[in-house]
Amino acid sequence: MSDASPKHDVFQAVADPTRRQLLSLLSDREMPVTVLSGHFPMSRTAVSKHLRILSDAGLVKERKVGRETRYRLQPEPLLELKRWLSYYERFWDNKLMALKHFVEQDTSVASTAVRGSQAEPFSLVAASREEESDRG
Amino acid sequence: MSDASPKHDVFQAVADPTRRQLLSLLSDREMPVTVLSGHFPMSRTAVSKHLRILSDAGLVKERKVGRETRYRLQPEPLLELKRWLSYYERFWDNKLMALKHFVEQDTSVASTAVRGSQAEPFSLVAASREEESDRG
DNA sequence: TTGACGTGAAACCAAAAGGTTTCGTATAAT
DNA sequence: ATTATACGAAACCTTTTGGTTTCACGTCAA
Repeated sequence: MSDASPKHDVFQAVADPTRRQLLSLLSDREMPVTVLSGHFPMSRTAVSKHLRILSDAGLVKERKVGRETRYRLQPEPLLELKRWLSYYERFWDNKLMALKHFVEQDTSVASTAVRGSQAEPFSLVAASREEESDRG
Repeated sequence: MSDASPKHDVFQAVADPTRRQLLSLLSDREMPVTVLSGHFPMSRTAVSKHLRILSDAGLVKERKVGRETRYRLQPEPLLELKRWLSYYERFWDNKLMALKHFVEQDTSVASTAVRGSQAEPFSLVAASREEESDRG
C-alpha cells in the first residue's frame, strides 16, 4: 500500500505546535521515539501519541529497526493543505481577482471603497475590502 | 489598530471544517451572522463562536451595520501558514533536496538503499530513507 | 539467563473544544 | 410604544485532546 489513507485530518494534525516541531525535526532525518521525545518537555508516551496522530494523517511513516521505531517525514499529505491555501492566495497576490471582487460589489460599497482609500491600482485589494474606519 | 495581533493561532483556527467553510463563504462576499449560520446544521450562537475564533486569529474582520454584524475575509494571516508550508515544499518538488538527503546518509546505508530499491532517479527520496532488512 | 532498553497499549485525568439554551440589549419595523 | 430581529455573553453539558503513570512485551547486552 503506497496509499497512506489518512484517518486523521492533516489540518488538525498540523494544528498542534508539538506536532509541527516533530515534523520539523523529522524533516532533517528519521529518528526513534526516545530521541524525539528528548526535544520536548513531556513524557515519551505523550510524544508517541503525537506521532501516532501524525502517522494517522499520513505525515510520518514508522519503521521498526531492532527494538526501536524510527519515524520519518512523509510530506505528501501537506499537498492538501497547499491546495486549500492556493485558493486563498488569489486574495493577496492576484490583482485581477481583486478587480473581479471590486466590480462585483454593489455600487455604494464600491464608491465607499474608492472614497476611503488612496484609489491606486495596487490598493484594489485593500479597497475592495475596505470601508471600515466609519466604525468608532 | 491595523495590526490584527492574533490571540488565536491561525493553524488551530483553520483546523476546524466549519471554520474553513466559513472562510470559504466569506471569500465571496461579506455576510452577517444569521446568513452564515443558515449554511450550517448548528445554532447561530455556535457559528458566532466560530467567527469569534476566526476573528481572534485575524482571519475575518467584523463590522456593525445597523443591528447586524457583517464579517468578511481577512486572508493575510494565512501567509503564516503558507510560509510554514513552503519549508516542506522542497521535500516533494525539489529533487536536489532529495539528493542532499541521499548523500548525507552514511555509505553503508546508501549502498543498502541502492540494493533494496529500484534505483531509479525518482526513487531517490525513497532510497535515502531505506536501509534495514539486514536484521533477523 | 538475566537484566536493561525502547516502545505501544491501557487506564486515567484535567482542560479545552464544540455545542446547546437562555438572557440582555441594541436596532429596525409596525 | 410595542414588537420583532440580530446579535453577543453567560451558563451549562458532552466529547475530544493532550497529558500522565503503569504495564507487558520484544530486543539488545552481559
